[in-house]
Amino acid sequence: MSKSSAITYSIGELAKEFDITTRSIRFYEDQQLIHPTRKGQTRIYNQRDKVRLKLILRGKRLGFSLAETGRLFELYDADKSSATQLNTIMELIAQKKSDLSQQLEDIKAVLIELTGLEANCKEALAQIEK
Amino acid sequence: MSKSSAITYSIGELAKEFDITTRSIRFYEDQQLIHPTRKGQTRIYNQRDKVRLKLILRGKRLGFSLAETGRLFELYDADKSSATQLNTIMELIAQKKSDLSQQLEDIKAVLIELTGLEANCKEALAQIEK
DNA sequence: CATGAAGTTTACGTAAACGTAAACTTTTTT
DNA sequence: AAAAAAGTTTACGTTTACGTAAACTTCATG
Repeated sequence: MSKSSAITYSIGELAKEFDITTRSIRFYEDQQLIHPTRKGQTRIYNQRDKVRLKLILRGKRLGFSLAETGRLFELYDADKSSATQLNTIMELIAQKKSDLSQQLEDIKAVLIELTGLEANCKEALAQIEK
Repeated sequence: MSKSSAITYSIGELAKEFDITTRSIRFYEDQQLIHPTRKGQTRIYNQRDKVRLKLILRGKRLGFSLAETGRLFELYDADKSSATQLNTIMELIAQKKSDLSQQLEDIKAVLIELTGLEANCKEALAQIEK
């Protein structure tokens, strides 16, 4: 059972939806992060491409380079039939998880500091307005 | 009451401690993020400079540009005597907090996905080894 | 049918964050 | 004092992630 006539998107639709330029989308393709099909010259994006775009943008917000995001995609797509392969993958996952946990801590710390600074400002403001 | 003979550091010490190059440290100075004093030609870093370096590196881990980190420093140093100034600062803080909260969510999402993928791999491995 | 909107390729430009190197001075160590 | 280690300035090079532009094709439509 295969799906027929699935939902597709044009480059312009995606650009608008994600608020990025078409140039960016083509660039991601150039970097092998997405692989739209073609209808003649025109690029046709499917659901999978759209999801990947979303992941790319989330990666960007986290400071991932496109290459890094690409490596994550590889992890998802990787051939899971070899035990040594699997172990390699799991090491990479563990490393990424560790990095992200560090980031999580960093963010929490900054949030705390900013909240402190905010309180500080509020106080100063109260003083001025008294 | 002022402190005398405070602890200072050489550029090499800091480079080693933070595992970055001296080039980077000079670059941060060039970008006005730190302001070491001089003893003749040689740069002398104090405790404050060291803390800032740490903050710069944490910012980098969070994907902050140097300019952004610089703006955060300005928030800390800002003149808190003007009410309009204070309000501007608090807006910036609120914006940053909002951005960071988004990042926090992003990270949590990726961590969950990675954990899922990890479980997925473990299962595949178990299958192979049976 | 022409015209405007959307798409395409090709290619050069740019900003950020350093790397690398040259050429020199200062400081420390032997 | 000679050599090694650490520091300095100046300047060009590099990578990443697109921006911008030119010049062209395809498609919808008034």
